[in-house]
Amino acid sequence: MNLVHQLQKFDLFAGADNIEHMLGCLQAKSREYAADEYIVQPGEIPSSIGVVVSGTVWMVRDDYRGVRNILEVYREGMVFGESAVFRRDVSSEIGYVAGEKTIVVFLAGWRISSPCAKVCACHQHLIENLLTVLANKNMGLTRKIEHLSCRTTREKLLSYLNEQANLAGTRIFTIPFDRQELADYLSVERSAMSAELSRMKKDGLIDFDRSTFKVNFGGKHVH
Amino acid sequence: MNLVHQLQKFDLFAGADNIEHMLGCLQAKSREYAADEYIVQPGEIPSSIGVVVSGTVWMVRDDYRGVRNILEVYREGMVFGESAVFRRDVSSEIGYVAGEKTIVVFLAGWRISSPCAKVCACHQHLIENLLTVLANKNMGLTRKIEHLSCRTTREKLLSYLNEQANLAGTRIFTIPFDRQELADYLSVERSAMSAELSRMKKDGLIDFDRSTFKVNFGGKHVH
DNA sequence: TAAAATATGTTGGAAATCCAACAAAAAGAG
DNA sequence: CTCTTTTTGTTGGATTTCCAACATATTTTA
Repeated sequence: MNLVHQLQKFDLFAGADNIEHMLGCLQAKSREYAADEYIVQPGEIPSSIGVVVSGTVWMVRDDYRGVRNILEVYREGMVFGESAVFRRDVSSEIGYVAGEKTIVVFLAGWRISSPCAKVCACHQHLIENLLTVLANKNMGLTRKIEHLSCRTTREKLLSYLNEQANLAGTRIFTIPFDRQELADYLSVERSAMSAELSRMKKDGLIDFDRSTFKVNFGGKHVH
Repeated sequence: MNLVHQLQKFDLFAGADNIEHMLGCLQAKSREYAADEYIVQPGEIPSSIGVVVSGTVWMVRDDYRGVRNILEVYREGMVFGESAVFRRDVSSEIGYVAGEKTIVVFLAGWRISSPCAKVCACHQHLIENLLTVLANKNMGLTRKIEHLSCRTTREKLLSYLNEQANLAGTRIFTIPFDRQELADYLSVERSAMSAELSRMKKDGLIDFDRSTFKVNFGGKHVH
């Protein structure tokens, strides 16, 4: 596993000419996690930002009843935990969990606001890249809010599947969740969701087999 | 109204020594909007990012039935519409609406990724600030997702009111919504929410008069 | 102030979700 | 292959939300 080789594909390091130096500068540390292993325990405040090298990271909040909500999903090249770097993180019982076997690189020593002189040249570039990454993340969060703000399970599913179809660019695609995880992501009950999926299939709206779906509706956006 | 004077209070312009020059450089244009006026029509792709100088801006998505969802709220100093600057905005029928009499400054000509030589010095600073602004925005979105992922109206309300109490630093505080708007924000039905609020008051959990609330529950985080 | 318009609260039936328990199908282990 | 475990689908009753209609309270306008 050549870490540098993998990192240079990511938006965060786009245009970086000396990644190895940067990694040293940022006190980079990589670690591998097993599926379902906590990367950051709920409530724990991460001391550095994480970059997903491979695998999947979930931002989760487990209910007081143990009901899990998957707040967001981070994949290859995405950044998580960066908000802690920018002061007061009033966040609640949020944790980060590996959704599968996952490798994460942690970057500490950001010191973005430090005096100009001390900031090494590569930082500037990285900061611009981080901006793009954050903006994309923002869009992802906003889309998730769109899904959640749908009032019925069917609408939530349509909103989500439509997004996935658009991302894939095809009407046939595979989602990165099993049923329980999809329910956790959409904040609905699994069995009720399964029932709704069946009804939607019967209505000819969608077709599916396990995690592979086919949508039969609208060109771009369906409510 | 001295625009420069107001802008220099914002995080986005923190440490900027020549705001007037920057405004020219960024082709800044300010405009005032009346309450409920569209700033960006649904579906329209904003060509520049907006900074809220005063008032309130809502990111909204109106249902095909006309049911409005307030996806996010932007106040003084906050930035909106920046995602469009970073290429493909797959966004759907999202619009921006003035929640009250509101002044917005639009900044175009970002060209963040442009060749280093062309980027004037002030840009660099601004970019770092934008990073902070985006990270904060991210936190806001995440919190909203936390509210929406609650399964019952009561839990949604507790989650939201708890956040507001924490932000205010007191147990007595005024929320920036009337009932209909709060319902739109939490994606629930207004009258049902009113009923739930009454029940919560009866149960001694909260007290309220119009938009002023008093919460009687836990120190920091309540589910 | 009176009238109109808006905002908030209340109620009951229709619709949707949750929940628990179970059935069926698929995947994994020995 | 068989048995076990996990995942997915189905069903019915309890709970919750939605929805429409209306009552009350507050604000605005004339």
